[in-house]
Amino acid sequence: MRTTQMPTTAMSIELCAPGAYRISQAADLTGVSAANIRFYEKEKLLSPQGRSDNSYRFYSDSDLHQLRFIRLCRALDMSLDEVRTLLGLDLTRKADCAMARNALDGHLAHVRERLGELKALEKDLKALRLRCDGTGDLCHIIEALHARADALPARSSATKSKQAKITRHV
Amino acid sequence: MRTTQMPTTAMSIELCAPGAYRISQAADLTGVSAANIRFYEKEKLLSPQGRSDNSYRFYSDSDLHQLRFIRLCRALDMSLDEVRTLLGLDLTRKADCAMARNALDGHLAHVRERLGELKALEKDLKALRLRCDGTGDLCHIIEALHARADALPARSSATKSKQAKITRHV
DNA sequence: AAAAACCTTAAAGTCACTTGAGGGTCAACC
DNA sequence: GGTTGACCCTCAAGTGACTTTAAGGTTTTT
Repeated sequence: MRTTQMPTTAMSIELCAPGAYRISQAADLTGVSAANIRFYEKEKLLSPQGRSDNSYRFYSDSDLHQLRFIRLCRALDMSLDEVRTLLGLDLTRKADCAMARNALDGHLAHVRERLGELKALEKDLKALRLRCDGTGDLCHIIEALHARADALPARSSATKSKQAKITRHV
Repeated sequence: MRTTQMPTTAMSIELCAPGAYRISQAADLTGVSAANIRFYEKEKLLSPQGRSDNSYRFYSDSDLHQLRFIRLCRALDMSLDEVRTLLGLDLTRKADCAMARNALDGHLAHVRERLGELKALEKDLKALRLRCDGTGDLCHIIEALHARADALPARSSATKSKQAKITRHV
């Protein structure tokens, strides 16, 4: 049921050449959804090798590689801007290597900061959860939540860093 | 320079009563920005005690408490929907207590899942970073990124769970 | 009288996508 | 030849939790 639609007519013979995939095949082969691939094109992160007569996009093997590269970077939680930067780097240029190291260092710092926050958060939630087993007259969770709200400092102690934004699964 | 604008005319005497704060004061006292307070109002998470003649919002002490409560829940990384639920709970009702415990359990699971992902991520990034010190001919970071992109499985092994969404600082 | 410091609303922007509407293309079956 | 169904297209809007901007009103200070 997936092998229907394999074009066989003369018009589309070029589409059967090795390294010419249409969007749903590219999606299957890279794990990036078709809609997302179109989105990346709009964002200028990759452009398909070309279009066939019927205006269907088609993708080369190196397009697939680039999609996987993007997906990996996103899995490493980089922003599309960071990915754009990385995509433009040449691994034989010293300056580009320095940029890559910088990008990674910054990114690592950002991940570690968020990791610290999440650890504190888990501890907090666990403590809160342990306060209540449902047997008492009052719910100690709700109670504690209200009590703690009143004890909150007006401002957080941490200086306002750029917003943490970590959202993607692999 | 912050105590300017304290209303003193007869018209606004009620605004000077204890427990009547205008929006920027509420913001200062709770750590929630004025724009964000308006946003919460639009989202029906709280409505100000009232408006004065000039249509300025004003807030009671219990409004401030509610704002702090919302902020705490957000700091614990709950969605506004979860907060809405929690705000409606009565700590003397058994059923409500069960809901609070459920909400917390679900939330804790979600945080732990994300924590695991982030730890793996940090390890990955660290390993990648160690591959390159900028002295070689080729950038081993960029190189490794490309090599790893090609080795990516088309689909992730984990079953698609609801999207992790952890974004806020306290 | 003018400037500064507040307040108001409504709308648009952010990020990385996803979803939906409305329609075109292509191969296979009856 | 008509229909079904799996693909493909574009463009627009929706998501969450905000922030920012535009355009203006009010109050206090200089």
